[in-house]
Amino acid sequence: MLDLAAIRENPDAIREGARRKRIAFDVDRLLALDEDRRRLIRLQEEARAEQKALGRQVKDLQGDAQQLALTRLKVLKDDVLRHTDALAPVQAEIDALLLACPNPPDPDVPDGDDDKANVEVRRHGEPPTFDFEPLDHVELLRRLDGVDIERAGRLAGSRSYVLKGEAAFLEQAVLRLAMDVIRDRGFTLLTVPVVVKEWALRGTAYFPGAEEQTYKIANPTAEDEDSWLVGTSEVSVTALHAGEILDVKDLPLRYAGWSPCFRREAGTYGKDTRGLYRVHQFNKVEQVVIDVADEQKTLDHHAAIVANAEHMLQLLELPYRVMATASGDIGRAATFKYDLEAWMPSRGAYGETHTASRFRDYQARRMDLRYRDEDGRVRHCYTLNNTVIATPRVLIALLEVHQQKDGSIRIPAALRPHLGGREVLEPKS
RNA sequence: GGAGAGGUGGCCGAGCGGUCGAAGGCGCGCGCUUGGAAAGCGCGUAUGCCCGAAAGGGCAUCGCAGGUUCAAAUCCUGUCCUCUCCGCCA
Repeated sequence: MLDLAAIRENPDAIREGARRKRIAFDVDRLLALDEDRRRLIRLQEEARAEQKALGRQVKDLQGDAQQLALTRLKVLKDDVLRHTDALAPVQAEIDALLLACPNPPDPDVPDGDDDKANVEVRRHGEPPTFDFEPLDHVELLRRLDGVDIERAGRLAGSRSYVLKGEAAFLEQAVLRLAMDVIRDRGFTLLTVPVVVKEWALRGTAYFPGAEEQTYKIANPTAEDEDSWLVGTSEVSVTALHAGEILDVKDLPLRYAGWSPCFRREAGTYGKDTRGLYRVHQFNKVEQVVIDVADEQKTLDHHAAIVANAEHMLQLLELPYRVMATASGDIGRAATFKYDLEAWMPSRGAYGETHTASRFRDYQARRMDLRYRDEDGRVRHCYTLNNTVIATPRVLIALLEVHQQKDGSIRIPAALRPHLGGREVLEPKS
């Protein structure tokens, strides 16, 4: 969400931002509603001010004078009511528009319609060449006796999986390594709720928009808010301090959330159906930074969380590239987004494993996340986030890149301490 | 799941339906005092919105949402949350 007063002062920036993001947004409608809103507020407040002032006198008045006052007060009551009623739909539409209003992309966001316009920023490592016919991760896992997709499908439907034996330990090792790495980088690990109230999803700007991608937990008794399963712990972690006014001395907050993540993947039928690339439930360690509203600091944080993610991929000895997401692909909320993509031999391509976004105060405004600066001024925080590691998707790259001719998997050195020192996972068949 | 108690400012804690954004205390900030500190004294100390160049003025907010009333922190209803006891349980 953006500051309505700022939109009022510079509507062209919003128009241009929406245009670049290929998101239709009617700024003029919003401005017209804003005029209406302020007019009605003025009328309502004037009536209420008179009502309060006269009301205070009424008990000291006698007889006709009191009757006269009471008559006037009834009129004022109706006036207030009338203006309040008139204001409600105006405010409601403003609120809806503000939630939909796209955050203008930063100038360095590459212009383009979709992910085909994403721009490679840098590349690390070389995709491996094999002197044998490489297998894909599903086949590799089968040989390790490390996966059961058939029974998982029967149990939980498509896009489900069971990791088994050493493969399950491998997943845990990767997650544990990520937690260790991110702790070393000064982040505080949080295990957070994955069942959250709707406002947290609205606050992080997933809603409105991502409802169809999100599992809903209907509440059969209460009328107000259903709960939802988060698609990332970013939601829980970023919303943790919602509604608070933080002390600038406590900033920046560097959190790493670990959680399972749940995504319905509606509308992706037939896409990435094989293997562990696109699944309904996965595990992720996510880094979130909450800091003051300072452009340079947020750029520095962004560089740092990208570096953290790159460090992870390097520890896993995976070739990857960093992509700057095009304006039409970046989404409504972020002002800038990098995708990190690891090489996945079976795809013959890089596949997305990390997304590093910065939002300025877009999320913070939505969830009323603020801080008091050195001068005592209250301002909205700037937020950012990035993956540290997400499994099982990264296992695709890990297994396929490090496979050996006999179907065994070489374990990168950084993982070995979390796998009892093992250097290789041997196939069972 | 059953029974009960409670939700007021950064914290504790008052609050006859009107003059209550809210006593008092603590904490915090500034000043006085002091060789320095403590104590003491004085002043200040919520957020949002509207009008205004500003100074300043106004409106709202006492978990949340409704209702009664000219007027609600105060009365009524619902709801959420917290706590205590019983039961059940990973």
